Amino acid sequence: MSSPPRRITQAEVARIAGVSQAMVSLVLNGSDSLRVSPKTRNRIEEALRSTGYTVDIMGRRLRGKSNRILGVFSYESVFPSGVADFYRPFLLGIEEEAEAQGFDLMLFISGGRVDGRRRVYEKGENRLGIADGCILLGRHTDREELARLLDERFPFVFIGRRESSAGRVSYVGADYTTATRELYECAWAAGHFRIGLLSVSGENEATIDRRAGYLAAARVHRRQANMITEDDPRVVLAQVRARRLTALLVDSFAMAEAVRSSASAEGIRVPEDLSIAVLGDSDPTQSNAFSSEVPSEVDWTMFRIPRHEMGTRAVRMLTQLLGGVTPAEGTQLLLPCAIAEGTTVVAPPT
Amino acid sequence: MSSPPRRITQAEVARIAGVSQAMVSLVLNGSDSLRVSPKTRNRIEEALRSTGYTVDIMGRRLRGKSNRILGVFSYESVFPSGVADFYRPFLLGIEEEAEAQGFDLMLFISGGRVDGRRRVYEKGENRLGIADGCILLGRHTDREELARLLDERFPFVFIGRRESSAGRVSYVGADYTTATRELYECAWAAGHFRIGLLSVSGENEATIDRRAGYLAAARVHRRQANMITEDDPRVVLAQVRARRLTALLVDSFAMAEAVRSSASAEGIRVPEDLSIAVLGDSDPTQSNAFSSEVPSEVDWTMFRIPRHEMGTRAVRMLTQLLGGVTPAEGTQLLLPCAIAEGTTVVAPPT
DNA sequence: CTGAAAGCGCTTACAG
DNA sequence: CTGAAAGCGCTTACAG
Repeated sequence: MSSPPRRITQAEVARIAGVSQAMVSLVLNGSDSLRVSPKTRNRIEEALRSTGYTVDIMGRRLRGKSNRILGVFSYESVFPSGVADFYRPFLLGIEEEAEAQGFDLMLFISGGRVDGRRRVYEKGENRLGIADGCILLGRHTDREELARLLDERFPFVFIGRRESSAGRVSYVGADYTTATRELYECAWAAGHFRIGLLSVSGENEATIDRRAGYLAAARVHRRQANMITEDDPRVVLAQVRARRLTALLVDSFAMAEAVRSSASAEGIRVPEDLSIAVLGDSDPTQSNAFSSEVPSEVDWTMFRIPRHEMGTRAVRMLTQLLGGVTPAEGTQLLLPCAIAEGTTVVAPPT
Repeated sequence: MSSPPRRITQAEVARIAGVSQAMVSLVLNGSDSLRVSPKTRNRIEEALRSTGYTVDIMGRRLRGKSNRILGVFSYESVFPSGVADFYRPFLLGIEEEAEAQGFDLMLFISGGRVDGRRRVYEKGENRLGIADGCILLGRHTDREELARLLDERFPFVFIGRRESSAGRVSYVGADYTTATRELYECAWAAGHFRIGLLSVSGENEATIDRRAGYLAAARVHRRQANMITEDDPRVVLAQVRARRLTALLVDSFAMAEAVRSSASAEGIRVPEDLSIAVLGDSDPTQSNAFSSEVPSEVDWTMFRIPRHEMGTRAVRMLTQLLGGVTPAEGTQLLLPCAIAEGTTVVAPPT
């Protein structure tokens, strides 16, 4: 069994050409091309050709310190097989911008899982450091890990707003607060006075922001807040009836579908009897993510999360951080969500 | 303007712990753990923790050690936005198996593009070496790059059969030849005697294999070969009429749709007047890739490419290669494609 | 114009 | 048990 033939190095090329290794490097990185005599240059180039030399990027990058690698860490699978394919638009944007900026992408998936979720720190070690910096995403966040990451001053940018008591988190999020307020206004303009908010996700930033938007809008119109946190659509409908709500803002696409189908089973028509607006979904014009999500015959009134742009902006923020530049727009960015005027918010029943 | 965050080196950790840099390395790669005194080890581990040190893979790799990183290189975008989303099932399989084996994934996307395609070698430089080995995929392959890759003896596995004059390529492909033969038999069993093959892709291995399967089946039944290579569906139909074909094997889903709609425009019904079988598509039971591809009302008779499994098997092959193990099943693997008996192949018109 | 040398961060024999 | 040193392949000042 023969040992694998070694890779050609500059030193070997130099030996063949009868020059020093440094001269080979000079010819390869010929910015100061003037300084190599044509004769020597020819000899070296001939040796380069005959050996089929290719630069070993390891040596080059070690010398230059930056690996030009961006990490991507998500608490769930990166290439999801689920119907909702939540991540794809983000990843699309990340890939696009990383490619444009000449970075490779490192997907951290090796860590093993605890409770089905990945972890940054595996037996006390942060694997992310392999990359120059890292984009983090995932609906589930580990507060402790986040704090530790900040402590270590490892450069990272979160996709989605994140707060930590340990310091200032860099993020690119979507402005749920404003968008929720706008949907409230939308319902209000249609004539609704009793507008409820249905939250299904937990106590995370996304839920908090939507709630804040809802409360702000209710305050403006001097209306009482009607917030429901309930998983069972039939119970939701009972609450809707009990509170005599005519419009509902729902923070999940799937829940909106569930409420609608439960309602229809109970003879409540959407939107004639109950208007519903969905608090967020992907922009189908920016990617095909929408088409791969739960197919719906309903043209929902909702706002769109600019996932693709969030990906590109996060990469741009990170590379600026890596370059020692403080981004002009700051390191906490909330992108606006466009309102999609669907058909599920109409005038309330008289 | 803040300076770019410096990365911690072993030397700095050593300084803090008051030991030599080599001791830090020893603690990190603690195989011979016996040789470091508990006291020193503790001091070093404390310094490691407080600095948040992580190894620089370039240094490690330059020194010749593995990083447990698998590269993924594709000639097109990894996270595609196109409707067909061809890659996702592969990537799903790759991610799944890499995670199971404790490897991270390095996506090589930084190279810049020539004619819209990525390149392994960018001005003579091979970036893949950062990874321990690499999975290559992409419908477009560069013959020269493939040869060069073989020359360098860099460990890689192709997804899809690839041949090179420069040596033996490791691959995990789909057995198009057998599957095409089976679809021919399918049409034959339905009563067809004049079965044509419509190829739209170029002169690549996938096309060659399908053609081989078709020719083999025709030979068995002593029928003449009727091969069409044509992009315009109307011209295809003219040929079908001219050759009096009653069944068509089509190597592209999109082309099958196009022929069918052209046919319907000309009053030719599929399958009553013309049976059509599609040579290959994803298995929807293994991923949701199918749902995000061209939506079709037709339940095509076709075979399914086991993309997900191709991904997992490719990773397994590669890690075995990296471990110095010759895979029992060899390094050139063709996976069987399941036939999906749809509704587009029926008895020919009498 | 060219060579010798330093050093990027790391691992691994080799001495003490 | 620990430190000093060599060397992986490369780029870049620095001397000649």
